[in-house]
Amino acid sequence: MAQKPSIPKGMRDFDPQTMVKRNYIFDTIKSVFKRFGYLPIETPAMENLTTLLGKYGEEGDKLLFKVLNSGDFLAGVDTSTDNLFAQKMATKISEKGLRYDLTVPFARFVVQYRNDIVFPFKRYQMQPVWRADRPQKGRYREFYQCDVDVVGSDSLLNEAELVQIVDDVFKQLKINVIVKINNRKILSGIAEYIGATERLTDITVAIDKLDKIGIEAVNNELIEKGLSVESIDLLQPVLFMTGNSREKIEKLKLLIGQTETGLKGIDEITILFNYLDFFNLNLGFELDLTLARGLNYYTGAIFEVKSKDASMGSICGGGRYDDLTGIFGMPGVSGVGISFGADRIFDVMTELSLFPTGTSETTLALFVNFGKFEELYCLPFVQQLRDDGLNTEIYPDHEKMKKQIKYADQKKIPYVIIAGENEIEHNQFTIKRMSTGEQFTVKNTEIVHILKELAAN
RNA sequence: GUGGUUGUAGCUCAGUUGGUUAGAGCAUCAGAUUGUGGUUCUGAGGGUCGCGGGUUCGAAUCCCGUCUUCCACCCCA
Repeated sequence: MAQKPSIPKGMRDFDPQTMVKRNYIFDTIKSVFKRFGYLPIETPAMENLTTLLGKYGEEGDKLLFKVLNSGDFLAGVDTSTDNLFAQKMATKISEKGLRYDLTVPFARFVVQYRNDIVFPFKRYQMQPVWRADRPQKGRYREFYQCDVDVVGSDSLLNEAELVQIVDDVFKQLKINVIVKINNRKILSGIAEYIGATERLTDITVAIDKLDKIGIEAVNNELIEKGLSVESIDLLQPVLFMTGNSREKIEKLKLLIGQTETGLKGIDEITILFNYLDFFNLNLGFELDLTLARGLNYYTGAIFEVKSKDASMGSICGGGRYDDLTGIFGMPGVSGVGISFGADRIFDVMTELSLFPTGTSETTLALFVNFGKFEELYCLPFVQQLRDDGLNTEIYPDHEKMKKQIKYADQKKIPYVIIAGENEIEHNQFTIKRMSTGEQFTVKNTEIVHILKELAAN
């Protein structure tokens, strides 16, 4: 057991059965992305640490996987004791890191290839990301994000389109979801209204917990953070706000309508809701003022998608970022995007048993191998079937038929093709239907045609 | 990063107050059946009890450390 191989904490292997299901999710998401006119890109697993650091807040920096420099990573580094602080050392012995999400690498990509890109640029990207978080339910250290983003367009139609994409994807995957929508400008407006503009982060983080810890605890936390009693008093009507999304928007207008950013946020969200009401959507959507999202770079709309039926955090999230490319020296380009968490979607679908049973990824027919001579008789037909798009295999070894049929059974291959002395003599094949056990003999020239018909049913 | 939890065969788990050679079911492989699977019967292989150290005449069992698992916090997909 000591020598038993293993993989790093929080990372996983996937067996074929799991991969078939995972691919079902990826294929579904990808097909929707394509249908809305998005194009694929990929970026490397590693980015320069300078690209990554400082983009996800203090917490994010801690969760970055840093990669040790190649060769003698201590060469030329001052290792005297007063320099031996992890943070100080990190940037000296490591200049690369595994990507933490797909949005920041994408922003880097846009800046780097700005002259080759046609704006508005609509791209999708489905790749793994890595976070050095403690693993727990729905949280892995390596997981796939499926991102769609539009950069170079301020239009709120983009936000609306992202919700349509979410609707489309989860309609196909048969997951009942609700989209929670908020706007960073509204949150800013609230902060300004209560006279604590510069405390926006503290306020949003505290508000975010409202559902979880209750209003009293939120207020206590705000006091601890040093917010004045007057500010907290002013905040109460916001926290206690009731009614549907439209009613909340009206109430908000009275409270924060005087602040410039607040009003802008209200306008934006009103326009977005107008679009969404106009669409014929399956999913539910609502204004959720407690939705803050930790990522530092969001400036406008914020989205979060949750399954209505599963006990899982958000399975999808995103928002509008006005200046992400500015960090890389290309100001004035606004982007908006959303990210599907494939692994969490997988967990939700597993919990709710939503995976379809029949998949087209298995083999349709297996040729039994009776030996070298019989093999040669079969091989041309194996190739013909494959040329005609039918998933076909021939058992590679001359084993007992029992074993070969058992192989087909376990792999859930529906048809087994048998050709021994008798069949070969008469230019025939015996087809065995595994589900019923029945067998019938056909002319070898008809095997492709017949299997095609069987496959269609 | 903080707190808790878990680890015995490929999988799911037994294993008495520390006491000989650590068990079961399922799975695997072989045979019953040298051209027929999912049922049955027979047999076989498979474990330094996560790893390292300690206590003890003796440790899967007790203690410490470490890794891993799962959970909560933090944060998030």
